[in-house]
This record gives sequence, C-alpha cells and structure tokens, in this order.
Amino acid sequence: MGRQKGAKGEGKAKQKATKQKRLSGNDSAGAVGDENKNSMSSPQVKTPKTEPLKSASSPRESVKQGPENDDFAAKKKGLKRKRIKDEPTEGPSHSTATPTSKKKNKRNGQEEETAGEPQRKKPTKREGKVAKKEEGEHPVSKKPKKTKEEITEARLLKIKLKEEEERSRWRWWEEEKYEDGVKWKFLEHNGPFFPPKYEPLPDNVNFYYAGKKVKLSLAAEEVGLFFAQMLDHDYTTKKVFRENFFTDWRKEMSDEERMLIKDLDKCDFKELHAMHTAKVEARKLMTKEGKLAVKEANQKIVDDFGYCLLDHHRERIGNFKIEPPGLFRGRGEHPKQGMLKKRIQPEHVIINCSKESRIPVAPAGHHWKMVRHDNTVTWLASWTENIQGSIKYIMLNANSKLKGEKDWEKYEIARKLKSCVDNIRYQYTQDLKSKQMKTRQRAVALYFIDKLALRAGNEKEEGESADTVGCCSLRVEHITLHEKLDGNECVVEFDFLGKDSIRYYNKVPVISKVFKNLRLFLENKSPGDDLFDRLSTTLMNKHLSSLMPGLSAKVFRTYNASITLQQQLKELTNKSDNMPAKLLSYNRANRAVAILCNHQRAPPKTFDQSMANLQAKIDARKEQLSLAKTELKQAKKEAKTEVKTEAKNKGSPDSKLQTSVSQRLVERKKAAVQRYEEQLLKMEVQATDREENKQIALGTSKLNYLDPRISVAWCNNNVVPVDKIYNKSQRDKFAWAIDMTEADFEF
DNA sequence: GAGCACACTTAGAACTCTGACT
DNA sequence: AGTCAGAGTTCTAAGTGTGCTC
Repeated sequence: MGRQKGAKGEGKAKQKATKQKRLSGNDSAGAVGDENKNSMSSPQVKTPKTEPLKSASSPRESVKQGPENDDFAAKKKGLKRKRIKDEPTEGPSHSTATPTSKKKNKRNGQEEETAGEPQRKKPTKREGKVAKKEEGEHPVSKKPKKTKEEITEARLLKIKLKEEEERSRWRWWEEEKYEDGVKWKFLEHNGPFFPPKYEPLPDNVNFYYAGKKVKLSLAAEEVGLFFAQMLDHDYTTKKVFRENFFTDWRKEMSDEERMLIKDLDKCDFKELHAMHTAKVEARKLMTKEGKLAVKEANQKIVDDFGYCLLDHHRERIGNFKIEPPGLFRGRGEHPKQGMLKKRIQPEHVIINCSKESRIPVAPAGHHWKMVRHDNTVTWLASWTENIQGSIKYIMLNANSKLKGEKDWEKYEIARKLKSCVDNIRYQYTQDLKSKQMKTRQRAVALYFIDKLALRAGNEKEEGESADTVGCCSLRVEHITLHEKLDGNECVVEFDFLGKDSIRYYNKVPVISKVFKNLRLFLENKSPGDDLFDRLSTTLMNKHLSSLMPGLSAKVFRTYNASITLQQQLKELTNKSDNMPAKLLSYNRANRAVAILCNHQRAPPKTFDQSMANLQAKIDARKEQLSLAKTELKQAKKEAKTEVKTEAKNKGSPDSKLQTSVSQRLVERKKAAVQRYEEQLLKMEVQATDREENKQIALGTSKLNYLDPRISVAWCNNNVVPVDKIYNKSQRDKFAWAIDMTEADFEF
C-alpha cells in the first residue's frame, strides 16, 4: 500500500533509481550454455521444520488439462445469472442478517466504557444456545434432565432456523453482474463507530518522573497510558519502539512537561500499569449480570453500526469501528514501531453512500470530512492514517455479495490459468535462454513464482517499513547456490523475510538453466544488490497479463494452492476411512498448501503442555483398554465354563440363567473394548494432527487460497458434512460455493 | 516510464467465548 | 462451579496490483 509521500529512505531511493535506470536499459544476457535436464515441475512444497510430513510434503503436480469451463459468467447448473432489475428483495430478505442467526455478534470489550447505554432486546441465552447448536458440531449435548420432547423440539427449532436462514440468504450468485466497474446501485449505512473518549486517570493513580509525582496534561497522560498498558509486552523493551514512542509522546506534552521529562528510563508507569491490570482482572471477575450488560451494550453497537443496506439487502460490515488511538505495532523490525497512532475524528473521515440514501449523521458537534457517492468502489468510509500516510477503509464482511463475488472471480481466473499454464511454462523455459537479460530475469523469477508460490515482491521504501522481500525484490544476500547439496544437484537455498517478517527458508533443486542464470545474475554484485536488477513487479505483471487476461503474479499462488489441495485430497483420501481419518486427510492436504505458501504461526505458548496432557490421556486410555481386554478375556473364559456347566446340568434353569448373565457380561466387555479402541484412535489422530500443525497456520490458505468448491465437492464425494471442515462464518463466506458445487466439480 | 494514489486482498497476533473436564 | 485449552472472532498491518499524472 501507499508507501506514498513521507520521508524517503535516501539509500533505497538511490538504489531504486539505479535499478530503474537498469530496468529501462536493453542489454543482452551473457551467453550461458544450458540444457534442460529436469522436466518442469511445480509447485514445490517445503519440508516442514517440525516433523516429516510424508503424506503431505511433496505434492508434485501433474496438471490435468480438462476442457474446463473458463467462463466466469458461469455455466454450471444453477449459475445462470439473471438480475431481477434492481428490485426489491426488500424487507425481511435481509440476507444473512437475522438477529438470531448472528452469533458472531459478541464483540470485544474495547468499548466497555460505553456500556452504560440503554439495553436492547438481544438473543436470549436460550436462543444463543440454539444458534450455537446450529453450528452443528454436537447437536445434542449430554446435559441431563432434558426430556425427549425437548430434545426433539430443539432439533426442530434448529432445522427451522437453518431453513429460515437459507431462505433469507441473498443468492447473489444467481443474479447478473453489474456492468463493469459498478459495485452497487444503492448503499445506505450509519457511518463508522468511534471509540470512546479518553477518561482521565483517577486521583489515586499517578505517574512519577525521577521519583516525583507529576500530574500530566490530558493529552500526555493518554499517550503515557498507551505505553503503560503495553508494559507486559516485548515491544516496550525494544530500543526503536521506546525511542519512537518517546519522541511522539513528547510532542503531545505541554512545554513544561517537555522541559521536565527528558528520559524515558526515569518514567515510572507502575501505577498506571497496575490500574490497567486491575481493570483487566475486574473484567474477568465481573458477575454474570455485569458481563451480560456489557454484552448487550456491545450488541447494540453492532445493531446500530454493524450493518448496511446494499441494493436492498442488509449486509454485515466487516470493520465498522474506527481504529482507536494507540502505539503502532509494526511487525518484525519495523522502523516506525512505537509511534503514536493518532485518534481519528469525524473531521478526518470520508463517507461513501448513495445520494438518495439517508446520509449518516456525524457524532454531535462534529462533521465529516466529506460525503461522496462513488459506486465504483466498495468502501463505506475511509480515513488517512498518520503512520504511513495510507488510507484505511471500512468495508463489508467476507460473507457479503461484494466480497463473495470478487472471491469467486479470483478462483475462476485461477482456473483459467490451469488451462494455459503449460504454455506459459513452456514459454518461460524458452525465455531462460533469451538474449535479453531482462527477459531471462523475468523467466527465472516466474519460475520461482510458479514453482515456489512466492509473492510478487513489490519495491518498498527503505525506512518506511521492515526490510522484507518477495520474488522480484530478492537480493543477492537472500540466496545461496549449491552445485550439490544433500544428494541433489543445482540447489538454491533461500533465506529471507517475507510478508509480516515471516522467514522463508527453503532448499530447492532447480533445473540447470535456472541455476546457471542465477550464477550469471550474481556476477559482480554485492550482498545488498538486487538479484533481479532489470525486473519489477509491474514489468512482470504486464508480461503476465499479455499472456492471459487477468493474470498477475498472485494468481499463481491461488492456482498452485488450489491445484495442490485437489491433488492431495485425491491422493490421501480413502473412501472407506472413518470420519476422523478422512478429516485428518483433509487437514494434511490443507497443510501441504500451507507449507507451500509458507503460512507459519508462532507455536502456541501452551503447546508442549497441551501435547503432554493429550499424551497422558492417551496413556491412560491405553491402560484402560488393556484392562478391559483382560476383563473381556476373563469374562469369555467364565462364559465358556458356564456353557459347559449348563451342558453338564442338562440345562437346569439355574445354569441357564447363569450362562445368559455371563453372556451379557461378555457383550458389555466387548463394547467397552471397542469404545476404548475408538476413543484411543481418535485421540491418536488428534495428537498427530496437532503435532504436524505446531508451526503451521491452516486458516490463511483455507480462507484465501483454496477454491471452496474443491472442498465442498470432496465433502459431497466422501459423505463428510461441510460443517466438519468449515465453521459457521466460513460457511457464510463460501455460501456461493456450497450452493453451486456438485460432486463432479474439478478445479 | 517513474512515482504516486488508491482500492483491495492477505496475514498473523490478540482477544473472547465455549464447552470439556475436574 | 471453576479452570483452561482450543476454536472462533476481531483487529489492523502488510502485502498486491492498477490506473493516473507528469
């Protein structure tokens, strides 16, 4: 996003300028003899750092070329898109927005201060429960004292609610798309929600400087509190964070304060911090009633600000809250971490809505910066943030038409790539031999983007953000070439920080043409130089869009992710498996994609402990199982003896009775053994899944890269309920796919 | 074609809630 | 009833990519 304006890092600016000059140059590549040994392969999934993930680790792809249905305008059944002239689905057709259906409405407590608001009707506990049940996980809880009738009733209610929700869902995917660029015809909303005003510290909470109590001005106090609240966080120990904070804090101080407070180390925030901790604690210890009151107040905010009316349908807004002020928490070694993120006032906010709609009213005593009526964009409100100078937007929720349609389109473009990826691969392999240096660099970069699912790697302004790179912005220091490594030839070792400063580390065998080109690109360069000095993402994307309309670097990520999922599912799923095993297969396929895309997470703090707990449970169960087995054996033995005795006694009633009792005991013991075996298996599968997932985040790929139709089709084919793999909000987001996908769907 | 503005998607962390277990 | 881990949700930073201006 906007690395606009602002101070530019001199060094990088210079570097950039040189690169640009080179970019426009037209020199040719040195002769490089080469031949293509390995056939083209892609995408390559990195080996996970935790544990060999055999099943999921190398989804070699062999693209099946199907006469696919390329047209986004949809030809599959139920896809005819006919727009009923902008018409009223009106009234209760509030898409997914029936109040009871919205269990998501619990809000964070950030605005607990506002909780004094009049309370409003909101789903009762019971309704909440029903909505929760609707989640489908465990329809019937083992709560005692529920009569059969009640259970049936609850079940019926659940079904009814589901049906109701289905009926009221806006099936936008069956309508015709608007003409190019138009995003909506009617848009009405209540504007954004502003965070509560700052509340001054109580008299018994003080700030001290050099041991002396200092009463700060309101502005300085507020910013000081931001820091105090973060004292438990690592951020506050970082030099850059502290310096940035202190500089910005001093700007908020009065002249007097500035004269006095010159050293952050002499600042004592203890009481402020303690107050904060106490507040957090108090919130946890609140009574049921108190918690309920807060919840209701939050619900009211959602009701008032969380929805908009878009083309006669009520749609949920994704982020209707203005971001509260605070200290900037950049990721990685961000040069601006700790800077003050200023409070946004209505005077900073631009509103976007229909001319003929009810224009949102600014908070009392305020006015908007501007009111626009631009239906070629999807945002409802925007403001410019003061750290990077970039624009922030208020937009719709992922389950909205605007987001869903775009998502669908994204996957259709990726599917289109499937039909021409072979040609494109052939072309860039040819380009590896080009006379033009520019073309060769583009070819090698594209090889990486395709094979490794690297991000494009836009240029970044130095000093504006952490030093991270993507494919086109790789520098010499980020790769190491190995003629031979671990039994492979032509291995490239990557080590760099990517988006969010997540480390990408991978050793990849490449075809020799690529290897030789890389050697050439590295000649006479120092570590800080650009690897692809004649290439930019713009050039790359221009080239790609000339190969296929709509094609850009990121499409390869989507395509390779989705195709990998499809292949892995095919490879790993066993129709005769039981449910846990099938789900494990799904997760493993998902994991293969997450590894490919390098979606990592910090291992949960409690990971080792929870793993140990689970192991303990497994051990306990094993013990139970072996005991049960012994008992079963014993019971069988006894039963046998009884039968013999009965025979001896010529079937006397007494012996008969005894025999049937023993028989029943055997049955019971058998059932117990079976039950323990099942439980054990389930836990073992869970343990495997969890271990393999230690450092891998599945959510990002599931939400952004995997065509949901692949998953839905897999569910249909394997008799797995969709809610086993998608939770409620994911099902809402992918409603279009769940509705239209048939078992024979092929990505 | 460089530089910027803008709009949008993608990302992991932080926070909150729920339900299993004791 | 209380505790706690994991699931789900929210938050907002950090990317991508296009189109306009000079």
